[in-house]
Amino acid sequence: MRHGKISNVYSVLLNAYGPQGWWPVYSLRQTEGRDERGYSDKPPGKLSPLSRFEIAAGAVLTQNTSWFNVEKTIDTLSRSGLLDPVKILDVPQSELAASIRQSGYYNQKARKLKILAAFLLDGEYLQDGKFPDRDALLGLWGIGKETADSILLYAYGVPFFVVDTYTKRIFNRLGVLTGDEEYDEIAEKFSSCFKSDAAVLQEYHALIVRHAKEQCRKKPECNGCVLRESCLLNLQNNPSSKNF
DNA sequence: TCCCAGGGGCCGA
DNA sequence: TCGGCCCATGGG
Repeated sequence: MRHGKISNVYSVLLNAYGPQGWWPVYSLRQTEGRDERGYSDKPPGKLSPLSRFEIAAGAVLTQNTSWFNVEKTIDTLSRSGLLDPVKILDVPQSELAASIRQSGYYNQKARKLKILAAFLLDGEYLQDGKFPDRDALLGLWGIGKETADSILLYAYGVPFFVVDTYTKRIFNRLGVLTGDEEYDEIAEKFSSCFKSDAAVLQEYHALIVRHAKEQCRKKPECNGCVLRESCLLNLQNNPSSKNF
């Protein structure tokens, strides 16, 4: 049963790294008494509309881009007063593109941010107690499954598991996945394992990112890896495994 | 200089 | 359906 391994890996990673406290929210960094990294200690349902929008925007900005660069962009946006869906709709797209330049793909991402801002404002999805339908998010240009699930999970606390390259890489190497599974199939494996507990799904994805950055890189650093013993990489008998 | 980074859209076979 | 290409900056 794969569920056993999935929950076991969660325990191992949580024990090794501790709670990750995702998602860092810039606006909270400015608040007295808050962790200086801006990690939210509030459940997503209690986030302010602007914090919620910041998470959604961050999910777009980090597409195929390191969070380090995204943070600088969010900082730039905030300083110029653009970390606000109304302002994003007001400003010319070329100007928005220039201000998010550091996070790459700036022309595409400027268009995506405008589309997303309009959608969230029109549906009043930044207000408390209301969150967008997944299919509606997926219908937006520039929002794929990973981005939609990141927004739903971290901005709204809706229990969707976020499947990214890191997830595929780690669990292919562990032999839990083969590399042929569809996105939704992988997401279902994880979310059903934790009875769709949003807090755990948030934590697990964060731990996966941490582990992929520190150990399970594209070129793996197996020394000191807490999953080393259970990893198929050690057995060298997994020729069919796809490399992510 | 080269590789990599928390994807997604589009197009042709 | 699936592979290949495009988008693009910045750090190691």
